[in-house]
Amino acid sequence: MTLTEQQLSLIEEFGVYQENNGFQPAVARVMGLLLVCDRPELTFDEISEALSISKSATSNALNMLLNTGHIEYTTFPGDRKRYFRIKSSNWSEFFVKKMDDLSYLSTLLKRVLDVRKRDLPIYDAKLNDFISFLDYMKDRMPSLIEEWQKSRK
Amino acid sequence: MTLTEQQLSLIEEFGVYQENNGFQPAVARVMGLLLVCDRPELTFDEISEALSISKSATSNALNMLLNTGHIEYTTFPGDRKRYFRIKSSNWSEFFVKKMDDLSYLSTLLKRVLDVRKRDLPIYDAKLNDFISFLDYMKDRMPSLIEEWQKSRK
DNA sequence: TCATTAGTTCATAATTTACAGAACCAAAAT
DNA sequence: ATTTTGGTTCTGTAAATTATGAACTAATGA
Repeated sequence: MTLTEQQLSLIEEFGVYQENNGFQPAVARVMGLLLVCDRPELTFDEISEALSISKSATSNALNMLLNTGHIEYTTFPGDRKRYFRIKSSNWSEFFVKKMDDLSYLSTLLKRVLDVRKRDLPIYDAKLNDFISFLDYMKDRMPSLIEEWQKSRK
Repeated sequence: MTLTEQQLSLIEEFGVYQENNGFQPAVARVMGLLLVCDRPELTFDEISEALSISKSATSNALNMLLNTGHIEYTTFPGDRKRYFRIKSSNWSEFFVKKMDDLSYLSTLLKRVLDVRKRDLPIYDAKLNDFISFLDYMKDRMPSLIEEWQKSRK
């Protein structure tokens, strides 16, 4: 498990990106490693070593990622080790989650409009616009995905 | 500046939402307050009082939000106070930023493909799919926004 | 049966964050 | 001239986060 300079710095960059998405540093690095390394699957010890993190940090990170469905593992007969890899189906889930987030925001903002009482309707106009936009995006998303699939064939 | 129970709990809920978007708790609450309160603009002291946060926390939060372009203020002749409000243009910027994020992710993942060398091309297929999808979304976004605008008229 | 492997769990240390409180400052009011 | 207003900046710290290392465990192997 040797990594080039490029790979190491890409792991860091991806790590920081995922920290901004709310992952713990070590967890984000493990994702980065599994994404960037040449081999599609790595063992517990390889991960721990490659990132120079303790066994407990490795254990914590892997279980975190297993629980949230970001990684999975396979085993091989006569080999007690688990081989961890990024769950590739998760890419589409990533996008679905972003859309769910927008959907939640939309309902939140609708409740804001219900609760606050501004004296002039003009104060609500922009917010109404944005809500309408969010809802439009949400509605159009399935057909967009469909279009993309067609465009690939 | 009195707030109903509903308003207070909605400020909290919006606050938690924005904490998940990487804002500090107090900063997120200030956004929530300016969004949810009946009056479209509030002063420094009103914000500090309504949220029961110190002057320093208020100052920090307001400057944070001013710098990131999330709020703005007006003043009135003969009144030294500043009146802070949510920058309404920022709703569209919010969405643009989400798209920029996807765009950054796409380039990051392309670099991953450049850097890692997996022995079988099948290992790159899913990632290529996702990149293609992200790029498709980015490309379609302007026309989607246009369509939405037409649909409103 | 004893040692090794592949991890997990726990206590705790190190770092980071987020805020309060007090001192401070410049402009305006008295 | 000095007091008040509308903040800002600095220092300390409580709390939360994140990681470590050591002790532990359950399964396998010798």
